[in-house]
Amino acid sequence: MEHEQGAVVLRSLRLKVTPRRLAVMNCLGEERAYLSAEEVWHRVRPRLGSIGLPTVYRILDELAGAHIVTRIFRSDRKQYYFLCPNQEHHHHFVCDSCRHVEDMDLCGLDGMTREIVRRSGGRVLSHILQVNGLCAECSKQNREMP
Amino acid sequence: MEHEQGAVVLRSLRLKVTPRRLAVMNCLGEERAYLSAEEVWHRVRPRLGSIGLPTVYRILDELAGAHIVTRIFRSDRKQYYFLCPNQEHHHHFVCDSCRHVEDMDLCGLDGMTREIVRRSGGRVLSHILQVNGLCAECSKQNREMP
DNA sequence: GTACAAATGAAAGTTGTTTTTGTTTATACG
DNA sequence: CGTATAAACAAAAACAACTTTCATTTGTAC
Ligand SMILES: [Zn+2]
Ligand SMILES: [Zn+2]
Ligand SMILES: [Zn+2]
Ligand SMILES: [Zn+2]
Repeated sequence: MEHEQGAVVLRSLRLKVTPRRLAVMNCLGEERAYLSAEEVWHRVRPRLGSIGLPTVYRILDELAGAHIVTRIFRSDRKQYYFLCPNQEHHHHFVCDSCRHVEDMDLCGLDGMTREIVRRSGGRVLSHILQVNGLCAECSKQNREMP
Repeated sequence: MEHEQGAVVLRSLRLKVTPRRLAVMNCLGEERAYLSAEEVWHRVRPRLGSIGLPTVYRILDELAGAHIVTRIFRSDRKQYYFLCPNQEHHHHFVCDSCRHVEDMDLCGLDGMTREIVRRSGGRVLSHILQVNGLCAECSKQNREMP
């Protein structure tokens, strides 16, 4: 994610264009894998001179709330973040070993949503869908979970 | 979940049949909604005289690991648990307002899994799927999130 | 440039969960 | 039944991932 591109995104969210926000977006944008807040912190610190960890948490939260970054679920109940260039509604295939994230273009839940509404009469507001496994490379190397 | 039924489940998991494990299973089995560890703790305490919160966590973890209880995802980073009598592979429709959980009989991810494997060459090991919204009753009452 | 709301850092606080350690209890076996 | 043994448990403290607070700095609109 380029500087000007990040600035456009931030302005569209009515957020001020600050060096920290741009740095966090660039950091995630350079990765094809997910990162924790602390990992983002370590990576952006050198570029900025200094940045507080609470600021990183705040920025990631803003970006996740605006669906610019996606939260990745893991069993260690830490929060992980992934910036996906694809802005269409879709979900992710996540490698348990190397953290690589791939898009699954299909959502496939519209049918299920309709079925729920038809059968139970409730209202569907959101859904969580994430597929876990080993990416092609890790699968070959038969690596185990980190 | 009856006492003997719980005992059978525990024995099949090679776990000792203890009053605390039975109480936790009964507690969740009586609910059609999800509970937090602390909520389970409050509910089983009177029946047992006393039980430590770490014990509740340990038992819930054992049961979740054995797929006897399901973890429910929420945006507060607390863990919630639901004991589902349905032992087939399936997923849940969860009410954001009253915590009611309903089964969705279809998984519908086999096709997507095959597509991932075909396109990326990786290996799929698990998936997370949860639909959130308002159940029929809460939808009528137009309740908001708790 | 100036005003002002928004953003940030540093430190302290919160809280859900886990670890540790010593004691109790379920279960198998004689 | 009694006993041995490993598993389960309580209590307390520890842990770690976040969050809050509040004083200071910095974008942004005019
Ligand atoms: Zn991988
Ligand atoms: Zn979807
Ligand atoms: Zn409901
Ligand atoms: Zn499934």
